[in-house]
Amino acid sequence: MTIRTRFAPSPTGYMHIGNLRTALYAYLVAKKDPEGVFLLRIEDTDQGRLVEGATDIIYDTMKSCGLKHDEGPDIGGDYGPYVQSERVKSGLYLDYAKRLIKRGGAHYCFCDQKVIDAQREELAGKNESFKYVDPCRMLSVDEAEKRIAGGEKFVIRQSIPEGGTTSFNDEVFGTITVDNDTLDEQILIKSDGYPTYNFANVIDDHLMRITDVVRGMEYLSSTPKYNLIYDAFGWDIPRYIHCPPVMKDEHNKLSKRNGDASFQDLVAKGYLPEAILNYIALLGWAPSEDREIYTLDELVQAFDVKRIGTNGAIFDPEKLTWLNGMWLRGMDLDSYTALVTPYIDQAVKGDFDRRKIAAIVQPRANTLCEIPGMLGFLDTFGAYDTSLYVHKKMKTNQEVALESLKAAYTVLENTDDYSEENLHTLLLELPKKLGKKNGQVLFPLRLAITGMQTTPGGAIEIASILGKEETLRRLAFSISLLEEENGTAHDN
RNA sequence: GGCGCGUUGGUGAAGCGGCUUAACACACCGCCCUCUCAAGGCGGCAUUCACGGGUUCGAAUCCCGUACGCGUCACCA
Repeated sequence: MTIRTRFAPSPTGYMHIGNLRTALYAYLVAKKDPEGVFLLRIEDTDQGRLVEGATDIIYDTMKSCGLKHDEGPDIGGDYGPYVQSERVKSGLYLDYAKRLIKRGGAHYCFCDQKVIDAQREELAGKNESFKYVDPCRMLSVDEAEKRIAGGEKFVIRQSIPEGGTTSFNDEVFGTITVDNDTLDEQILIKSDGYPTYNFANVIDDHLMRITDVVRGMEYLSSTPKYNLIYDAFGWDIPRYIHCPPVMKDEHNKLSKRNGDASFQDLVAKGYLPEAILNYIALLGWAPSEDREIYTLDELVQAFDVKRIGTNGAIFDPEKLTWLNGMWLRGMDLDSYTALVTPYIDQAVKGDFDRRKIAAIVQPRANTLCEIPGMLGFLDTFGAYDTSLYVHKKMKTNQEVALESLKAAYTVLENTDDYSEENLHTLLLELPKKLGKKNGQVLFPLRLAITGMQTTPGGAIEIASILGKEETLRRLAFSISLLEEENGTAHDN
């Protein structure tokens, strides 16, 4: 049978990481089957919680991640509409609820919410467990319908069998059994005529021929209730794949309320969608091979529901950062340059070769946003503390530096070819000639043309970026800086 | 409180009764490479799998209990 999965978010805000991971797993489960279908359904039955623009965020996020759905509100499909509020209009849920009543799986209820709430609170105060025993269950359908005809407000509640147990199998948690007595008679149709999530979900999953239900494990406890509904209708029960939560720390899930990063926040911070997806795939799932870098397509191949873990995984920004760096480093230089140029431009106004700049930055940047901060020295150069020339490991100090710089100046003045290759051959001859170590020449040179203790790239790469004129200008400045100090020292 | 689920290092995790004196990766710490910083290479980092019992010749792996954590018990999804 063709696998069909769905991602069914409610448009109540932004896309958080846990949500996105659920979408990813649902996608992977479907695409594992070459014929598999992954669909998007918008669950907006809570009219009070709708947030403007939230559906667009869902579309945008899925699109930038490459989680392409085969059916959905925007592209249609054979089982639409794919927005629940539109489905409500056809009266579909109410019809099914009535059918369920006929089959004994549900009943009308006229109880006052306030009365139930009061009861609940009272018992909560005594620390006793609450289970509402609905007197309306005893009402006959005829009687109930008469009251409805008389204009009375009503809801439809699920009827739970007395006694007995309900079991179900979950692909990741195994078989779970609960006593029916612990299940409450939840509302299926609200007094505004809308279905609750719990009901709409079952009806839609069935009508949309969903074979594998992928969702967060917070639904584990209500799954038996869903199965009772499936059974009452005589429908096939889907395969369940409940995923453990993505945590912020030991005790809290990632959530917007805590101000935790959303997918878009992470993108804004300079993470690649591919890397984010790759990382969250690894939160709660482990490949069978010893490997961590996966494209979406590779994940489809490698994914196996059996290897989803059972305990919540803490989101580790440090590891994401590392993984993002791996993705960045793995790119070919041309695509990398294209990607990174806007970030280079943030820090560099000068007319320097962006490709060369990209090349020195690529092995060093783990996120795009740290790039501008690395490049300030290209546009800015001025006086600096000459004590920077003292470097024990490089065996340099101001005097060694001055000697090296003067020699380097001559070499750099007498060539017009500032390609890295040429500078490399020329400048590496120098230490030999002077009887010095490479570091005694190149370290001071790098410092002399940047004025910075650390820079991405070395003297050769940077001189090549700066070009002849700017390199010589800075070098001359540094030489005079050192000479001046020497002079002062002698005067004393 | 009832019910359900979970517990391998700072983090993600492998492990499914003997091959484990517990893989791999992030982080951390060393060393190497090296013109700085990175990247890269190499090595170190849990005598131990929440705790207590039990089963077994043998347990991180199976069973029971305890503790702790999470989830759920909404006219939210």
